[in-house]
Amino acid sequence: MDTTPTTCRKPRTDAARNRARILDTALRHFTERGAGTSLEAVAKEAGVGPATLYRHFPTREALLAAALETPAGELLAEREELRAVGDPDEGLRRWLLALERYLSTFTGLPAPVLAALNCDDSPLAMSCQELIGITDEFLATAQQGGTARPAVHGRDLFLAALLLAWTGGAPVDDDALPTLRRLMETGYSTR
Amino acid sequence: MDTTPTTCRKPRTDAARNRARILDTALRHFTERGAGTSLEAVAKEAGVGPATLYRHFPTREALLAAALETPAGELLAEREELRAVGDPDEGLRRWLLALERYLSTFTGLPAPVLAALNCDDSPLAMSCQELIGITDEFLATAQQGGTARPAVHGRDLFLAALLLAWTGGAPVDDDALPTLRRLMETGYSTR
DNA sequence: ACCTGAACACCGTTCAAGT
DNA sequence: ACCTGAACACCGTTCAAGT
Repeated sequence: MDTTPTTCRKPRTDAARNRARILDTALRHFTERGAGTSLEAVAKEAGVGPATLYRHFPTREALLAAALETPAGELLAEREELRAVGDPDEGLRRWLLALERYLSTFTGLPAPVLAALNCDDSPLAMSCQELIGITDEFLATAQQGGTARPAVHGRDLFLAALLLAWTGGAPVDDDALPTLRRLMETGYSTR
Repeated sequence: MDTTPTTCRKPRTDAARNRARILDTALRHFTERGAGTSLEAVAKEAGVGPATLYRHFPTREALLAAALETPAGELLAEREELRAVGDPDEGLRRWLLALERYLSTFTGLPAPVLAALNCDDSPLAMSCQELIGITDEFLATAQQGGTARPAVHGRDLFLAALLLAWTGGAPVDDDALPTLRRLMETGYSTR
């Protein structure tokens, strides 16, 4: 896990500072202008050359994954809370809501997440697999409790959350979305 | 409907030829490289300057809408066929499949369609409203037949088809998609 | 009325040169 | 080892000049 280079000398401090600055600026730009925002503008505002940004984050997805670390931590914290929920159906439902909210952290995030879903080398893919695994856990509990259909997989529900996040990014501003959400919920529920 | 300019003289023939060439090239590029393909490349291969392309199709969406005319015609033809289907549930289901296929005409088409869904001035929006209306008709028949829940709207099912087309564009290559489809179908069905 | 090609502004990415 | 700024290739969009 420790990717520290061979020798550690003075220059590492400004490298770390640059990395932090890039990450800070990127988080703000992603939040304000979406996941597709100009990386050149991020570098400029962070006060570094474009090549420096590329050195630290070789792809846009790497930068996205790094910027998502804090929200991901919050999501995992919420997962811990939800493990204590007694009703398995409520636990699953609230987990799916939290998942949808996480996938809505940046406008335009669902598209690269979908692309990463079948591309194992993407930095976003790892996080996807982890989240699908957690969804499987909540789902299994609900299935044991008899409130979720046996044939459904965690991956399906992850995809459903991703779809809702996608439409939320360009909001369908009438009753379509709630109904669609109900369409999906009644799809996995046995109630 | 006839948008012919005030006076018609000789130059109109080469304008029409240019328009046809642009449209022909665009259809091929959209099909091969997706809805986000370079318009500059389209203009170049069509043998016109970029400004000529913009004169005929002021926005990318205008060009998309024009390129979709033939597939849209086929979809409307299929609608006519499906009106003759006796079982209302089968009619609705086959219409939704046809809709999903139409929305998958070009890779990356679902994104601009979603954007157009709430933006009345887009050339794609008009076609959306029409398709939602048709979906409402099939849905109403199924609801009268008792095979679809009363609270569902045509817009919901249009959105569901759009979502399936979106994920199909970057295929989720295992069982997730069929199950998600079933999630949605069981969402509207009363069976 | 229509077309053309140049021009402008922007972006992603890479590379030689510095420290 | 790391950073820098220039450079390259590309794209969308607009505009003055032609016919």
